[in-house]
Amino acid sequence: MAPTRQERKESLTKMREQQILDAALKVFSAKGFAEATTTEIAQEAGVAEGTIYNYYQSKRDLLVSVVKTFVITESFLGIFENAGELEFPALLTTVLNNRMDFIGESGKNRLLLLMSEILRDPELKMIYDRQVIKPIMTRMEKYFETKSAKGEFRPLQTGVVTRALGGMVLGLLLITLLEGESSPLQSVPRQSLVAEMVQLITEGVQPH
Amino acid sequence: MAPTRQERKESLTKMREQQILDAALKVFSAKGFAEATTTEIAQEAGVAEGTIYNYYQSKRDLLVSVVKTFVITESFLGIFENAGELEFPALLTTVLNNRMDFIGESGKNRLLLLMSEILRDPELKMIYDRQVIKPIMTRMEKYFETKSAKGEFRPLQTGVVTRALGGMVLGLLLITLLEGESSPLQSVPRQSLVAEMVQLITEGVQPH
Amino acid sequence: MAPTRQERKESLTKMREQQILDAALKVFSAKGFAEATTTEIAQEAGVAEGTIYNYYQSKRDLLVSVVKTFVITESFLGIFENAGELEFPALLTTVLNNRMDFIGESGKNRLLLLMSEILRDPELKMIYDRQVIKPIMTRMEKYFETKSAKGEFRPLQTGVVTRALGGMVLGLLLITLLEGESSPLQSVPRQSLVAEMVQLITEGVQPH
Amino acid sequence: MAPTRQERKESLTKMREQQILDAALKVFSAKGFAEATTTEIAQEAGVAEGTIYNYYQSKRDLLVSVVKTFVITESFLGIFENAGELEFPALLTTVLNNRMDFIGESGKNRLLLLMSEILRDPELKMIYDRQVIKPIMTRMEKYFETKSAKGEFRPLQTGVVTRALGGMVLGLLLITLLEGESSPLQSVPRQSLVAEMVQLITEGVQPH
DNA sequence: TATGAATGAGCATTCATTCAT
DNA sequence: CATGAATGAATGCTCATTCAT
Repeated sequence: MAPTRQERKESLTKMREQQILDAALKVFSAKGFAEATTTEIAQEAGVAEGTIYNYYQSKRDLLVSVVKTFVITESFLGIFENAGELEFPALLTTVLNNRMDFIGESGKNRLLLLMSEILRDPELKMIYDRQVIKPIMTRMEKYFETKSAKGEFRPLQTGVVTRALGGMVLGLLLITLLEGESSPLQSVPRQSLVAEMVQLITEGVQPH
Repeated sequence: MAPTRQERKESLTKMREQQILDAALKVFSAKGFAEATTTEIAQEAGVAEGTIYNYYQSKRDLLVSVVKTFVITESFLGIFENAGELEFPALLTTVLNNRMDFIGESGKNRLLLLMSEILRDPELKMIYDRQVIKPIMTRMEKYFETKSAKGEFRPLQTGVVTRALGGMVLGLLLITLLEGESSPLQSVPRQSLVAEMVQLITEGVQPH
Repeated sequence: MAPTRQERKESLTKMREQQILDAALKVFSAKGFAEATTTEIAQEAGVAEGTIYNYYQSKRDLLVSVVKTFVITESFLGIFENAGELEFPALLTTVLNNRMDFIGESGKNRLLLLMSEILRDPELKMIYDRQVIKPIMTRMEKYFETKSAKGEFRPLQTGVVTRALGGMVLGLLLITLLEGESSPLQSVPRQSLVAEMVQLITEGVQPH
Repeated sequence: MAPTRQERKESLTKMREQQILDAALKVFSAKGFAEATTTEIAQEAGVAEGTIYNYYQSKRDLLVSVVKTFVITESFLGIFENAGELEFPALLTTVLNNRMDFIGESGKNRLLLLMSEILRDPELKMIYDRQVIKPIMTRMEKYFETKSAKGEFRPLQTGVVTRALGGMVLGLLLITLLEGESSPLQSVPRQSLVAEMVQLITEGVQPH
């Protein structure tokens, strides 16, 4: 059935809301919250400045909404659903590649720049924790516990290990960004990088 | 000998400069660069707003100066100088404790909040890279190469491993901050946390 | 036909722009550029301070715009178009009266006060030269050349004479302003003043 | 007799006062009153900023003092003392040359830039009128009256003529400054310029 | 609902003036 | 008297938010 006028209108409205949100993400990421202007967001979204306020109460509200949409992609969490079927190194390789693709695709420092706003604000922190951190950590902890129980891993403090490993990915990214062009990692092929990390996590640094 | 009038004056001047720098660090950390106001920095420093401009050219210059003083503490780099005498686990334990003390003592998220400004600004990035990241990474890489060569470590891509390990510490901190009160790490004693990380880095997750 | 909504809006906008320009002229004239404040200009224009910046990029831009609108009135240049038909003394009388009316009507010292800003600033100087000085001088020179060629004037260095005569009007005004109330010219009727100047320019000071 | 300590001190003091005044004239001329800073004046004078306030009550007071020193040079007024002995054209030539030297030597626009400050301020206007304008005008009027009475000039409204001629010199200068490099007067030799003006004033523009 | 001009509070910065040494 | 650091009022300008159309 063809959409009614009512429906078409609603879908237009939804679209406009999304446009604004996308624009806000882009601008906040590039400049940070304080240095972003509503003027620029409006331009980026292709709407008038006033229109933003028909959808969002304030610039701050827009930021909160942006963070709220930062849900972990289903595809990522899905990896863990079928995790039992894969060997750990294979899984880890998949996860690391997935994360690096994610960072790559959505703009190198988008995530990290938003992070600074999040760290500064208790409300945002809570939202982000609930929507991103907790789901991932829970999934990972469960995975490690199972593996540990089966004897495929040595006994682990899963709380610590998950955060250490999650942190490793995040921190590696940060350091790379800080080093910029001069980072020696720039010349390491992705495959080689991932392989080394997998080995580090699996075996540590000690000799066989 | 008693300080001359000249000397006393100079020391007063130095003190005032330091006061302003300290105040700036505090306020920038709490609010971020853009949302920090010179009024607040002046109040925090206990001087008039105009006085700031007798010492620093601009608010931006103040930020640069703050970042410049973020040199890695000598004590930290010193650890690596005498590194040969310690077993790796003992060294690692020392390093981790040192880092956590550092974070603890200098204000929980001070470092991380400044980092967001640093990431956004090429000039600051360069300064921070040169003064903090590079020295640490160089020291660590040399250490790992030596160990590897002696056969105490398996063959490593030291560039990757150092950044992964450095990143782990940084990222762990980030995640903890994001989780806040609700983090399970809150209830893990420092000693236990460090021990687990040491083991993870040494042996990885695989069973013996 | 009645003006469309669009047109009405545009005319309102034009009006506001003009209001601001008028206010700026007034305030700049009274206080000079540096001592004029945007606050005062806004008040004078009856708009908010921010509104100024919807129309002009900066206070400086406002000054430039003010100077740009100082085009010589058409009526003045028109005098020279039909100059051939008048005897020189009659023409001169017309010109002098026109200039004195102009000064009188547009605020006594407006022109002169702006001139100080103009003299100080190369860009403004160029604008004013191109829009006011050059057109007048060109017209006058052409006029004198023609008259000279016809033998109605003695042979003249027209470049010098035009500027000397233009300068006479300007300088007379300046001196009068400096002398203020105490000037003996205050008690000379306009007609008499103009007549004397005409005779001076025509015959000089020598006896017949 | 050698100067006493007392005297030497006083002369030093006088010198310093003069230094400050000279510096102020220079800076005010170059930038205008409002845009000149006490810092710059102090630097120019080679004293500390605070020292200025030991000699002058305020920046404004400094401006007043600067204007007060703008007395007409004796040499100029002296010209008129012995005026009787010279033919008018010779005298006029002397005066014009003197004025143009004066302008040339003391910096092209020094006088004119100060004039804008003077025009804006009643107190300064009065001072300048009394010290510069009035003496010149009085002298000139007396001269013209005498000449007129003797029949060497036609009957003149001396008040008007003196101001018209004084204004001519001033205005010519102004126009030249406004035209800058592009002025045709740039290529007219001084002698020729003066000669033309003398003839204009003496005979006017009419043919013999 | 969409628009965009108007608003005015808020900020970084300047600079004349003061005053302790 | 000389100094120059400290002061803080004043200013140009920005930008989130409102609201008449």
